[in-house]
Amino acid sequence: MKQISRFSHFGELSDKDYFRIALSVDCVIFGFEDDELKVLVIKCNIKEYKGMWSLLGDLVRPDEDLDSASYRILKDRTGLDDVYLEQVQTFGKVNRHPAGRVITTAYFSLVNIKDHQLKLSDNELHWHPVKEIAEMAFDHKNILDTCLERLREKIQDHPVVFNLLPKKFSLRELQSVYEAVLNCELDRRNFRKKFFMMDWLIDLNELEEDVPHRPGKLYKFNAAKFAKKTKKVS
Amino acid sequence: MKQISRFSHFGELSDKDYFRIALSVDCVIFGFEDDELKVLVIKCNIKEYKGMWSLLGDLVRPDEDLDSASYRILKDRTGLDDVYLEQVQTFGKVNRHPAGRVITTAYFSLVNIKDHQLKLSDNELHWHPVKEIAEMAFDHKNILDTCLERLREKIQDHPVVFNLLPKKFSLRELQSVYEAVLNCELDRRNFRKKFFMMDWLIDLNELEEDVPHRPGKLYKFNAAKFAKKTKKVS
DNA sequence: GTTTTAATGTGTATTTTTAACACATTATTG
DNA sequence: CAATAATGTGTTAAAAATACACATTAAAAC
Repeated sequence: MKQISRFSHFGELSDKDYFRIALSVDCVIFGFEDDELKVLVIKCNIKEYKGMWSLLGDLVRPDEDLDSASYRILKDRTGLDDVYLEQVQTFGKVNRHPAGRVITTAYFSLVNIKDHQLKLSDNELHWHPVKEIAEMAFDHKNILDTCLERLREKIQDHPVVFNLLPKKFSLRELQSVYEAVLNCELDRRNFRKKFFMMDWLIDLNELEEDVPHRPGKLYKFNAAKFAKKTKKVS
Repeated sequence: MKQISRFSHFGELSDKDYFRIALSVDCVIFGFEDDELKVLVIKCNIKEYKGMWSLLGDLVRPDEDLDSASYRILKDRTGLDDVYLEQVQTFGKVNRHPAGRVITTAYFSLVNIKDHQLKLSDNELHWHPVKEIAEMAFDHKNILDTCLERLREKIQDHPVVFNLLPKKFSLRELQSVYEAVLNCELDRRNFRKKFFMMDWLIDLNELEEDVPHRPGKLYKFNAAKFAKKTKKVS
């Protein structure tokens, strides 16, 4: 690797000093189950936070893009490809990690829990209700809160919650997701009206099955309406 | 610094490899002058981008918070303290910097150009109209675009543009800022109505001076209405 | 099989917000 | 003192968001 001393405007520090910072990625992987918003967490095995929940993360490799690192973590941990992933913010307090200077970039992701099988016992991986998480290892609770806030803003204008649902879903399920994420109750009639107006849904002319009540109609996400915009942001 | 090998889940890389990434901060410093939105740029002196404009940035020191690094850059470059600063995004493509693996976190800042004197000749620092910037060194045009987009969203709901103006300003000046940032024309009556409704302004009962037309009333930002929320995000 | 239950499915009226639009007023300039 | 070029103001129309009640359907209970 080339030297980059041209960076150091002040001269007190050598390049070696600047390369004593490590960069990691942490993924807030949201899922939806039992009418609750959940997040994938793992038992922390660092002594300072032993036994506490932490987010899924890893160091960024020198030869991989930042975005790629988050995809890698997601793929390795959930086996899922092609999931929704969005960068949220970078957390860089000096003492945020007991093992040294580690700056982390947070991503949030939306997956359908049913789409994959976790090796739960192996890794102490666990889908935890977001509402019930009071504290986490490191600054991960802060990261989680920030990502949840971003998610709440995001779903107001952008068709992303479909990633939390199976391909076919009822309007009730869709509304449940919104209520779980926003942590509030919504009016069913206005909710339905809004979604039909937005033209985000395609009526499948099928009905729910195995529900203990009148089955609702099934819909799928109108993906064709949203050409995949590939951001070249990072 | 302690070892952090516990991070490496995969074992192919040693800690030394992970510490071959450097982290920098780049500031998109916006200003407002001559009815135009401007950005503070500096002539690039790296051979690959010689002579092109670049943003103001520097490597993050091992012992400084990420946010502090951006404040430091701003202070060093503009002499300004206590300015508006917001983290936007981190850019981490492997080859974004010719000198090596440098990941950068972008901040945008809003300053009142008149509040400080730049040593323009010294540093080849320059306030450049945002609209006229077609290309920049590195991925800085991309960073600028991303920050401008964020700024546009931000000003819709949050009282931040006051940072671009002097303490006392007329409604016309305020509207000009919005028009410059959003790159569109706004209806004067609706604009005024909206601002009076929002209760963001305090009427100073003073008039503009030295304007070649009927002077407008002067206002100041209703700072008391917005308790300083100190985010603990990074 | 009839009743009960618990959900789905639908329309209208009200309020709020946003957008469109025109003329009188005032200080400066010539 | 007239012309100019800006400031300052109110109403109307359209659109969006909100509040709200009853009929329908399939399963479950009896």
